[in-house]
Amino acid sequence: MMKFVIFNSRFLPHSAASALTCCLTSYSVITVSHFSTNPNPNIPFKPKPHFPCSSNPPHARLQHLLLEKSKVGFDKLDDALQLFDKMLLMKPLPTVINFTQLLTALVKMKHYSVAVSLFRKMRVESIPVDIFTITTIINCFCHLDRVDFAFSLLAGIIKHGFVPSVVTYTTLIRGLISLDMLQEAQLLFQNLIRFQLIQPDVVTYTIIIDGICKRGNPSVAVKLFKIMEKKGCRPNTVTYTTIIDCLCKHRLIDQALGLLHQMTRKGISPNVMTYSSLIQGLCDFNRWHDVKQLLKEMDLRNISQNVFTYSILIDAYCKEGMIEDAEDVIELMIQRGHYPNVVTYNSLMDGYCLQGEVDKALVVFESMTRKGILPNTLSYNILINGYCKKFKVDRAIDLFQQMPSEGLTPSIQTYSTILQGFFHAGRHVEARKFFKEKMINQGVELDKVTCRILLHGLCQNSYVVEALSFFQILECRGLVPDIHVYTILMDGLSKNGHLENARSLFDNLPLKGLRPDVKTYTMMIQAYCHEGLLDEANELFREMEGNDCLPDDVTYNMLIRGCLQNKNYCEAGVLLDEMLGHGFAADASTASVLVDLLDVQEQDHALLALCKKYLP
DNA sequence: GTAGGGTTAG
Repeated sequence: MMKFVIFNSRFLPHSAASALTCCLTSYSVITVSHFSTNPNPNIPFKPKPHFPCSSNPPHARLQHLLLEKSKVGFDKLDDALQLFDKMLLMKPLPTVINFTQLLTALVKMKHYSVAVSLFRKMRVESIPVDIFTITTIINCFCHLDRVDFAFSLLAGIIKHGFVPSVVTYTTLIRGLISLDMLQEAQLLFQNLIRFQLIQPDVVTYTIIIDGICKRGNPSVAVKLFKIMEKKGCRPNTVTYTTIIDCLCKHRLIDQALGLLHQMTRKGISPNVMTYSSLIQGLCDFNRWHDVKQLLKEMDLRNISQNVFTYSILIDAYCKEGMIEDAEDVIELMIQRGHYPNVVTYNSLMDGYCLQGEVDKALVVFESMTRKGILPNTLSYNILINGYCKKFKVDRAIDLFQQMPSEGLTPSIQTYSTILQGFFHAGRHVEARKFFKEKMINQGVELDKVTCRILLHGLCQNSYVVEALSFFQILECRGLVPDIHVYTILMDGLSKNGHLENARSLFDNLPLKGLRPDVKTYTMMIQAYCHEGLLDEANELFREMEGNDCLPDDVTYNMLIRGCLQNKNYCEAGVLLDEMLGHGFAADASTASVLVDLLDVQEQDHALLALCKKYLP
């Protein structure tokens, strides 16, 4: 539980105290007379000093240097630290602006905790700070996920008479949101307005809109977007891009395109990020014509595509098997001075493998290495997967063994792919050997996918006892098997004559905190039908709805075939009607069961009626 | 001349 250290409110202006306390009442409140982030609470904050003479050559040089570094950061952390020490010794002392610029440079370098410790040093040395310095440090605490320290610092400075700005509060709002405390952030936002502490600006609104978007709530985000406009706060490119990206991710691509037109009408220019989000959204729907349209529009507006834009296109084309289009994009990007990287080539290799053309993928791999672009683990995984799918597990193993010499460590996906490859090729003895020698003995950490692959492979090859004992090892190791893993195991048990074990695992699912899903139910129904236990199958089927789990077309077909094979034609008829009522159709294998039954010339009227009704 | 925000890809 995070604790917010709240201040002794009698030191605070009333409105500030109310706003902040309102925001944080749901958290443990500790009232303190000083704040924990201040290493020496008795040091008063000094007022802002007069500017020293900047015509002093060392000071002028310092100002020039810091102006640049605060924008791009230092090349090395040590350079920043050395400069800081030098600044402490300068006479007269550099300005608060110079110190803040140095801290900002550290933020640019993401050295947040270093910035905090330099700030502490400044406090110990009684170097004056201002609200800009403090906001920078509050931002650092937020990036370090220590919003509690950030609030504590805020309380301390208010106590000392500093007035936090809209930037200070906006920083805190972002900090709360990044800790997934959206509600608290919104409460703070509302209270800041209510107590008139700040007038939220476009950044404040955009941060909250982004928080709402990341919670997956585009309609609420759009609502706030409209509210900000109504309150006279004009959205800018970032605000529009945030909303457009969110709409695209939620497949509301036409609404997103509408906003693109709206922003251009209002004279707010979209940029490469805005267009990239939209292009990604359009690619997800294979709207290639619209994609080309947007690319043209970018050219017309002189917005140049970047490596990300090209990667989105290449990946989308490859996934759809449009490899020639992907190759065209690569050619175009090279023409425009952007060079394909390992991500680009991996997309292309994956595209070829999806087409079953692993040899062409290998050509890409080789040309990439010739160009001096180093393959990464994913490059190998793509090729290994390509070969496994083609039953060429030995080629996959060659690549696997080649990885360490390239300085690459196989990932759990690499292992899983090979394991599945062995099983897929019917080489289950080698699969088990690979698992034992290369994975267990080497201490490779397993994930759920590996467990599924192994259990499925073992069960399919009748190693049920081995599967069961592996399953128990998993539980002992504290790896919590999910419902998919259970379903695979229960399926294996029932198909290998251990229906009772499967049933007892199934009955104990609630004890493990697991709920059967459609696949679990369907599998059990199939198992019961196979054993001729139609009553049990039916009972389970009726139980599904009560458990908030609706049968799908597979479930229906499974049970209908069970009824047919057990000569319960009336029940089959009822279920068929019910299934059609739900908009599902009888599948090929149900139809073929009906045909088979007719072939043996069953003289059952109910069956004949069924066939007449459901067979063409 | 100092502080806060939006794809970071497979």
